[in-house]
Amino acid sequence: MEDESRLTIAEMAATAGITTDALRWYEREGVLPRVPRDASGHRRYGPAEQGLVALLLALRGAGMSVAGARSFVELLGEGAASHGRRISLLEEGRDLLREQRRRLDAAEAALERKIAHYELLIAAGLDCTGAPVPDDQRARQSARA
Amino acid sequence: MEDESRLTIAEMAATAGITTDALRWYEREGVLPRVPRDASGHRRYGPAEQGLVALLLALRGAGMSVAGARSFVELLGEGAASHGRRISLLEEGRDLLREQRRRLDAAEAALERKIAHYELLIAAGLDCTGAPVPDDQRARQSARA
DNA sequence: CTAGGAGCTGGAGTCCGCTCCAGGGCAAAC
DNA sequence: GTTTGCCCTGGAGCGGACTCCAGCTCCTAG
Repeated sequence: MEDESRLTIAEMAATAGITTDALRWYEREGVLPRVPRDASGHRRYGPAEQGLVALLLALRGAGMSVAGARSFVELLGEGAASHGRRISLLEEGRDLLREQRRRLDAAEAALERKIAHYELLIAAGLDCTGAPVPDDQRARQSARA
Repeated sequence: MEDESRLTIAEMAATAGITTDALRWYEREGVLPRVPRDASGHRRYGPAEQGLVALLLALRGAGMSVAGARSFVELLGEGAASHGRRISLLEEGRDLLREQRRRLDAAEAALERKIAHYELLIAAGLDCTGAPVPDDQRARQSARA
């Protein structure tokens, strides 16, 4: 009765898009709680663990540090009494993401401006200083190779 | 005639919100091009350098690696002939940012779901397994300390 | 004229987040 | 029964991005 939903570490790693070493490391560091083992001591990732791994990767992918992510997981292991604190922490995390998004927007805006700037220069046949580019360089200027 | 717009390294660092060491390091690593110096060999950050520092920090803040940022700055030093390539690279950077934003959105959605989940459990007075929480623990459950 | 403060250079040190073994167990396949 | 393959643990190693420091120069104030 090989339960399909209880993945081996290799399957979990493939699903999550990380290495088995990273999964073991997360566990050693207390970022993931101790993962259940099968009869011969091998890790088995059930639905709960899979959800945790997914949440962890979402947080990491959004720029949260491993230490930050660990705080979440610690709280998640504390039972019903901590639901209130959990929400606080989750909201904190969400605010962090929003902050991150603001920086992303700023960076994107800066890039858009640069792009527009260069497109304008090319269209006008000018270099960065405003001087005209000699005709024989116009082709090279817009080359995208 | 102390030109206000040509900042010392300490002023530049304060403005950018990083350390002087980081600024020198960026330069050593070729992430910023050689910054102009005053008569006694001290760095002076003019408007162009300030813009570069700002762009660099925007890119870094949005998750681009230092190596990635360096490519930009290298191109920016190449003159009019590279405008086309510059645009390609900038667009690549922008795509990277958009990718980053997708991950951010995913993480935020995951968090929102968790928050909603816990709020629901608290409202219903249930623990994670769906079992009711004893009345004498209800207060603790929603405590946010 | 000397004491203090800001900068300079080059190199060593640090922290984070994995990544890579070495040495060994267990189970099915040949 | 041994080879193959997946997994285990614990520890060393590594790349990225700074950070810290020693030893020096230069200017300015007292």
